[in-house]
Amino acid sequence: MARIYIEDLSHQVGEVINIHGWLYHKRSGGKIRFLVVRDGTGILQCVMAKGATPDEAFNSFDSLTQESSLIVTGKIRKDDRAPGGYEMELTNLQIIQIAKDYPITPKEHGVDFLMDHRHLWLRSLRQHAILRIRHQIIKSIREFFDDRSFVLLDAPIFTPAACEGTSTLFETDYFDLGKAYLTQSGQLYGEAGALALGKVYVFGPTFRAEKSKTRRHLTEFWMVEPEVAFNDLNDNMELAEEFLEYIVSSVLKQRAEELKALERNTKFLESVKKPLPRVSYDEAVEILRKKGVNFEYGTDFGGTDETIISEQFDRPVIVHRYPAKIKAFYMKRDPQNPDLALAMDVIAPEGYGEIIGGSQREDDLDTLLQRIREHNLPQSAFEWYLDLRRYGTVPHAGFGLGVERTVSWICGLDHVRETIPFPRMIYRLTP
RNA sequence: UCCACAGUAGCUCAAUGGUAGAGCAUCCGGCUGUUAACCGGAGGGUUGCAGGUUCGAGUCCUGCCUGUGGAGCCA
Repeated sequence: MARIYIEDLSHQVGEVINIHGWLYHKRSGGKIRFLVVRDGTGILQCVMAKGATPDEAFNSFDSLTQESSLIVTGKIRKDDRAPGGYEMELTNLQIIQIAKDYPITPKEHGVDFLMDHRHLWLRSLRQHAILRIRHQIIKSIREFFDDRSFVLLDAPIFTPAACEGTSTLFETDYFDLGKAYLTQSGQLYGEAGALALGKVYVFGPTFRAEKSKTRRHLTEFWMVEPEVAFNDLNDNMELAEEFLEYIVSSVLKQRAEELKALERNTKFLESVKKPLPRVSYDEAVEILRKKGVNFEYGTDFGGTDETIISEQFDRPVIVHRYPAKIKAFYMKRDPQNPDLALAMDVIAPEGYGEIIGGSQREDDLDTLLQRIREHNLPQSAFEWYLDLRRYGTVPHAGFGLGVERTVSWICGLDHVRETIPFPRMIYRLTP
C-alpha cells in the first residue's frame, strides 16, 4: 500500500490508506475514541468505535501517549467535524514506539522552557507554519535573482578581518595563519563577484558578536546580498522594492494557510507594491521632529525612531542619503552634498525595523584609500578590494536583506528567535 | 556594558511575615462525535543558591546565579 501524506488526502476520499506519523493528541468518549495524528504535512483525526473498530486497535488507545510514533490504516472520508475536513475510520494501528512523558503538553509554556526544548517545539503546528513560510521566503529570494540572471556567489565564512571595521566579530584560531573571524557580511566579496559576473547575490549565514539582547537580534543570522555592476543608488532602490514585492506576494499566494494559522493580519502585506515611499534622511528627521521627538541631527535612528517613521506609511519605507560619518567606509558620497552617503535602508511597517541596508559603493581608488585611512583600517587587508578600483572600476551598488527579520515581519511574530530552527543568541547556544 | 522585571510540583501560575495550593501533564475509574473534550479519585515540593533580620521567611534585607524585555550596536 502506497504511503500517503496528509496534505494529499483530498485525492484519497473513499480509499483505504496508511499514514505514517506521530500522535499529536487524543480524546475519548467511552466507546468512541479519537486520535489526532500528524505527519509533518498536516494533522488527521482518526476515529475508533467499539464494535466497529477491531478490538486490538481499539484497546491500544489507552497505551498511546503524545508523540508516540505509529502507522494508522483506514478509510478516508470527508467530515466537517474533523480538523482539516478529512477523517480516517481506523481499522489498523501499528505502534512503532510509545513516547514516555513528552515534555511539551498542549497547554501554555514559557519562552525559556520552549527554547530549551526547541528540538521538540519544532513539532508544533505554529512552528510548522513559521518554518514553511521561512522556506517560501528563501525559495522566492532565490527565484527572484535566478530569474533575473544573477549568479549565486558563495562568500567565505572564515575571513581575515572585519568587513566594515566596527562590529565585534567572533574570533577563532586558524592553523599557522593566526586568527580568523566569522563573516559579518559577504558584501566585499559580492563586489568582486559583481565586477566579474555583472550581477551576483551572496546568500549565507553571518555572525555578529555584539551583545545585543532584543527581539530583533541573533548572533547567527542569514543574509542575502545582491550586488550589481553599473547600478547607482536609484537602481538599487528600484531593485529593492521590486524584490520585496516579489517575496511578499509569493508568500501571500503560496502560504495563505500558514499565515492564517498564525492569525496574521495581512493588510500591511497586501499593500507591499512598488513604488515604495522614499524619504531622505533629512526628511525622516523632519518627520520625527514634527512628532515631537527630540532627535539629534547626524545620529542614527533608534528602534523607536524607526517605528515612528514607518507608522507614517502603509508599506515599507526607503530612507536614503544618510550622514556619511555614521555609515561604512565603502559607501559613495553624494556628489550634491559630500556630507551624505548614497546609502539606503528599508524600514518595515508595524515596528519591525530595518530589514534592508545598502548603498552605492565608492568606486574611485584615491577616495577609497582616503576613507580607509580616515577609518584607521589596515590598508594591507584591503589591497585585494582596492584592486577592484584599480582594474576597470565602475559604479556599482547592492544591499543586504536580513532573512530572520523579514520572516518575523511577514509572519507577524514578536521575536526573531522563532524564525530560525535553532536560534543562536547571546545567552543561548543549545540545543 | 548599563537599566527594569522575574525565578514556588514535569509545565503555567496562586499563596496579609503564621499548616505551601490550583489547573494541565502522569496513574486509576466513567462517558458513542470529541475539538486545549468533560466528570470523579490518587501520587507529585530542599519555594534558584548562600548568608542575614525575626518567636516564625515563598514573602523582608544583602550578595551571587539563571532567565526575560529594553538601551547602545545592527540585518
